[in-house]
Amino acid sequence: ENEHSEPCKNVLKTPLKQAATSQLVLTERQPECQPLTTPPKPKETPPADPWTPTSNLKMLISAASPEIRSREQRRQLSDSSSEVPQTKHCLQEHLLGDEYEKSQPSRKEKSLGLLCHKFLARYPDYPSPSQKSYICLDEVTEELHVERRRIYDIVNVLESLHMVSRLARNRYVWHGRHNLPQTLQALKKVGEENKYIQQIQMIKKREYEHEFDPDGERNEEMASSFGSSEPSEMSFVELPGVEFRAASVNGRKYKSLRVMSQKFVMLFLVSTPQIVSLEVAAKILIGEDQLEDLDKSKFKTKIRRLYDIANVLSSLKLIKKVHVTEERGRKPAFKWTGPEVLPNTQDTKLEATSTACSPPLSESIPSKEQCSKALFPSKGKQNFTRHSSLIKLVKSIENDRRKIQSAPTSPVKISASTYQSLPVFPNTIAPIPAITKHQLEGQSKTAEEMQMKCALSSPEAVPKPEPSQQPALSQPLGACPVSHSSVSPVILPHPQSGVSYAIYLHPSQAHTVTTYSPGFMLQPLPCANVTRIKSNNSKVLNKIATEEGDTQRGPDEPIKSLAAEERPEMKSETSSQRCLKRSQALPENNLIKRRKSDEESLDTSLTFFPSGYLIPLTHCTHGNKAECSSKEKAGVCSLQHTAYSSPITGVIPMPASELKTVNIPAFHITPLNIMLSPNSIAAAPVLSNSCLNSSSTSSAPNPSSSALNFMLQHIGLIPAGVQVPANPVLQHVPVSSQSENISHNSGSTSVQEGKLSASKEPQEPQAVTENFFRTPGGPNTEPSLSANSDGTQRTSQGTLYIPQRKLEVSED
DNA sequence: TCCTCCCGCCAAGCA
DNA sequence: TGCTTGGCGGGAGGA
Repeated sequence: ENEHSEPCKNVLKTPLKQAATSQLVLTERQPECQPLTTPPKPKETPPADPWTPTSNLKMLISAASPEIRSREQRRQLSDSSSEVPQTKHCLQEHLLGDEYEKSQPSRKEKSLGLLCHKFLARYPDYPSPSQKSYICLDEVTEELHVERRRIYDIVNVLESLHMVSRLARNRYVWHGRHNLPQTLQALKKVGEENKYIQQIQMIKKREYEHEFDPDGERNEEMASSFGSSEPSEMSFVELPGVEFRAASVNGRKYKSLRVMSQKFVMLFLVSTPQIVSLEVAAKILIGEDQLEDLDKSKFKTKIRRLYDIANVLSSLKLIKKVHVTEERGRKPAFKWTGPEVLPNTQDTKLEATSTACSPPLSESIPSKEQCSKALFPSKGKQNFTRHSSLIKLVKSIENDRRKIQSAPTSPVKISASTYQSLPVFPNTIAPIPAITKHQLEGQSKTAEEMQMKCALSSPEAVPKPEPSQQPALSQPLGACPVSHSSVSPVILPHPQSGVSYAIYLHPSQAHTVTTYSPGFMLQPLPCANVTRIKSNNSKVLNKIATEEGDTQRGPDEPIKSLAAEERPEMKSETSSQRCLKRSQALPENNLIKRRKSDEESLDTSLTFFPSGYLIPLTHCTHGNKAECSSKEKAGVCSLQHTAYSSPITGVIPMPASELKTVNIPAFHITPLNIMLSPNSIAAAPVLSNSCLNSSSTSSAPNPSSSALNFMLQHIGLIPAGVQVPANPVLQHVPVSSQSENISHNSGSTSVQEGKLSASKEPQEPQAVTENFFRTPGGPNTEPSLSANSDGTQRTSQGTLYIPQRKLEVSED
């Protein structure tokens, strides 16, 4: 290492101040690093060879996309900045003593956060799945002029989010944010299982009872409380297909930065509001690690590591620094500003695995068995241990899947427009769910593609043969009072035909009570047993907190995030453009929101109602190699694919009166909802959205418009991605920061944004567009939320910002 | 003075 | 055995 770092050291001490070129530095890019290609050698491959097919394509794309153009411009800047090292060297030779000292970059300029920005700037947020971007640590360290050690810090955190994965020594694959939604969802799930909420609350409570002192008594308390959740050793939450190779070979990695990073993120995801103080985080992490060693030094070390992680997460705009002011003073904390995460949809459950106790998933697509292994590792203490009931669910799901697969029905396609239009006309026309063989088959052109799909388990990661259709899934939803929010699909096995149906029930015809538990597999359940598990409140609040995020970095921040700059410029778009784009876009966070909204809709002892439609659920294809695990296929894959389908096919209109005759038992919604078409999941938010639009708990949908759109799309008079908006004006609501109290025991808590977040910027459309895809495959490949700049309420993609009790947030 | 977190030692473990 | 990885904590810069 010393030998290795020595050259870096020299570079670091070069006289040329990075400060003077901070902007350049920020925009520095791997010269050869064309987002979608594996960079050969920097100097061998000019950044943009106009005569290669790729560059031609890029030119075209660039011409069509301002965002791409700006990226190219930045790249050019970076090219020029690549000469800096040489210059530095020369200067170094001519500077001595103080001069040299002064010329050195300041501490800030060498921060991990800045470095991370530079690192992230090298790669696209959403690389094309077909072309992997590889990361060579040697190149990175050389080009960024940093010690390798620092890169490890960044990579580890990125790996924890599955934004990169280790290929081999010194080599990583860049996934970008494709996996982020799934990862976050999985993390949230695990976080919930680990009962972090309780731990946080307990710690906070204790803080108010007495000052923290790491003595035995306290440890005992901690131990007892933590023990209840069996925190045990660290484990790494993995997504199938995104292997964590390092984990299998290095035990110490289980208490590594990446695991810490995951747990840190979990804390945000389960918290309400999504603000976590370093102190609490450290305590929890230590508590999990070694309760007996809850000493000052360990605490300090943990804090250090958390700062490291936080810097990276901040660069990713997943969190931002704030200060929580309580009775005992101001404490550093971080607020989640990443995408909202809907908890516990089935696919996530199945995707989340822990390599800590199971071998890394093999190269091939994870099978059901693999998932089961991952989910139910033999290892005793395991964070991701699940109840045996889940095993049953797996089997149940498998059975269900078989049923579906045997269904003769032709594929059903649901277009983006389906979701798009739905939010506008909620209660009248239910979204059409579909798990279609056609979709799966049609899109699994190659084994690799399929592998990608299954492996990544990411909507965004879906092979994009039809990138333009990708987006539609996002149908967020918002903090809509659950009471009226949902149209929930119910799976009706149809023995005679062999086809299962999903029914979207209309709230007005409620006759079934359901229970929520993560996931959406529907199982008959006696009403008497129905219980409600979660509170919506927190979810709503979480959403609000999240919405604010993502683009919080202040405009004056020295390091204007490249990512932010690269965001598609939606601000000037017309409503119709937004509308269209929305229909084509699938922002990761929206997916999450959608899921969340779905959950929310289910989260309230909600009721299913006949909606007038029976939707046949068609096959979920098994593709030999391309075959996903049952869960993934049904849950994940279908989720990915259905977004591309046409909304009409396979829908069997049925009068509500007929539906009433259907024997629909109460449904218990259980985790691992393989059976449920992801499309159907998208349905819930739709209604929610409508509610949002109406800005009232009693939504006033526009049935006629809804029907009109439905018909128009159905008969092809309007494109799938377009609709005749009943309420085309997307409004924007300035998010009023976090609402709600920090904790039950901290009535006077306030939050101040810290320096990491620089300044708090007004709610910009950018905040909404941040997650756009930027794949050059076309505009449609970049999911987007419509950027609303006007109103007080934003319903774009079904997302709603509902200002609630305002949490005191101020600049640091 | 305290907060942040850079820096690099050094050990684990891989190739 | 050399190299990669990364845990760890001293201590310095900055607020």
